[in-house]
Amino acid sequence: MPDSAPSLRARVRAEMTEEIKRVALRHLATDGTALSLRAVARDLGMVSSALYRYFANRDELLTALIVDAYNVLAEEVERADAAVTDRADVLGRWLAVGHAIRAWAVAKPHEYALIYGSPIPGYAAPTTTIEPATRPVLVLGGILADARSAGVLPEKDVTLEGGSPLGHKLRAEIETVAEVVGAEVDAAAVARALLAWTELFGAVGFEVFGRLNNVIAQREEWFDWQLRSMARFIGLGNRS
Amino acid sequence: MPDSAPSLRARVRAEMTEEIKRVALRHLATDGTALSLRAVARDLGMVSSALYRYFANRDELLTALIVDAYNVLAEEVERADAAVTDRADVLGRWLAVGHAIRAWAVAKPHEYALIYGSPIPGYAAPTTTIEPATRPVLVLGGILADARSAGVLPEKDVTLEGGSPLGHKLRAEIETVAEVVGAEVDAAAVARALLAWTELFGAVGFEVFGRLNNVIAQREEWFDWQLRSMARFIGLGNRS
DNA sequence: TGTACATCAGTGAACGCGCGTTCACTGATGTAC
DNA sequence: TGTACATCAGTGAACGCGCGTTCACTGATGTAC
Repeated sequence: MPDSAPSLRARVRAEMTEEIKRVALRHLATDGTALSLRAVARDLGMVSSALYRYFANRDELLTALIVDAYNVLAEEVERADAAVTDRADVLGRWLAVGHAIRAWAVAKPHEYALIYGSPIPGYAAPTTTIEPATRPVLVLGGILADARSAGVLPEKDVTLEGGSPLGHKLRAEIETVAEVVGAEVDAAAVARALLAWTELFGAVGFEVFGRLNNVIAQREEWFDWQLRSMARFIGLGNRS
Repeated sequence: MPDSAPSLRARVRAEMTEEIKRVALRHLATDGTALSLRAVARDLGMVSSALYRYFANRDELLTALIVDAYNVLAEEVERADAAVTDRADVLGRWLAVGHAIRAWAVAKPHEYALIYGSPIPGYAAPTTTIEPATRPVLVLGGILADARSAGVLPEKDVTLEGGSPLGHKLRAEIETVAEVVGAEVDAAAVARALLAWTELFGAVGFEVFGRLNNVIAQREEWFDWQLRSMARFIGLGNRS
């Protein structure tokens, strides 16, 4: 029997693990992060102790959900970026990425809250969550780098530097971000991109957490307007 | 006995109500929104049923905490704005307001999470929370209005309108916001201010919810840079 | 191909704990005359 | 100023429920020879 054919047991185990996470995700919607193992087990028609064959404890299940959520989001984002065939169309890529993030968050508000909402009381995310959490930002880094090599970004930052320069410690931190993200771009450009990224998640958070209720109903359009404004701010303008 | 001297009973009741909220707030830090009435009562040296003399149920206590949090934040914001003696210094006022919000959020992260974080599962905020929640935005409206009358804001919005116009439905919604907020300013200017506001809370959320951990340590400076960038975006530039 | 042993998914009972809310009660404070 | 009655804060027991985790177990699947 070749390695590529896992045993029945292994296959069933993998399926069961997925099934547990699926059900747990459903419970997230009603219970929030006060997720109950017993309730999940009940829904699965199992006894609660059976779950311990799959996850050492409640926190480990939560971690699995968090890692999955980050990875699903990352895949959506990467797919949206990759779908823009004209790679030099950095504005189009930024818009595609932004709308993909929003669409995912609106469709799965509880998963959004799980990873971008209030910290879970009594839960400390293990370091395994860092890598998947970084993936979406890497996509932004790629867009920035391509914008720079396409000559879209302003070469030297005159506008903003003039207004508010970055202190040298802060500048160093932002340069580190640039390195991690793989964008060979000056600190000011990265700072602007980080601000745009912050705004993007600010906008998504406002919508998903209900702060737009009874204020703005044209949500996709409002989001799009914000994305375009931030694109201009970053320097990803249309090369008309 | 004049009306201005409430009975002993009334005074004690008011103090006790405050005391309960204070203790509940402390519990918010450890338990999050899974706040336990029994635990609060225990801390107060009372029996849990005694709390029902003060709050009809758990949700009502939560509502009281939420309303208080909004009001405290609103007072900080209003005070920060009022402290800028040169009322025409709209940039200074924007910076003061922004830093006040951040300082409050960083000092009381759990209160911040309570009102700007993930929705509480199974809890629906009553309409009484709307008014206090609006107060901080009103301050921004005042700054905008003063900026317009001081001639700081660009009169007609050429820059952004050119890039991305607002659809008429969205424009109408934003004009409604302008009315509520009391700023007689064109829709595009209000849209920019709303975006800046969104960014402000995006930035505060990123910091309070830990997304800046291991990325940026110079937090106040980074926040200040973002505030200044957004001020320029709104049109609250220095009238150097 | 068949047997002996090891692995491991799921069971069911139990431990020790916590929760929100109701209810009849006691005793102190407040009020009307 | 004193008495009679009403208000109401806090008690303690109870209801009915839920939770995470451990543990000895059964029985099916997998593995080595």
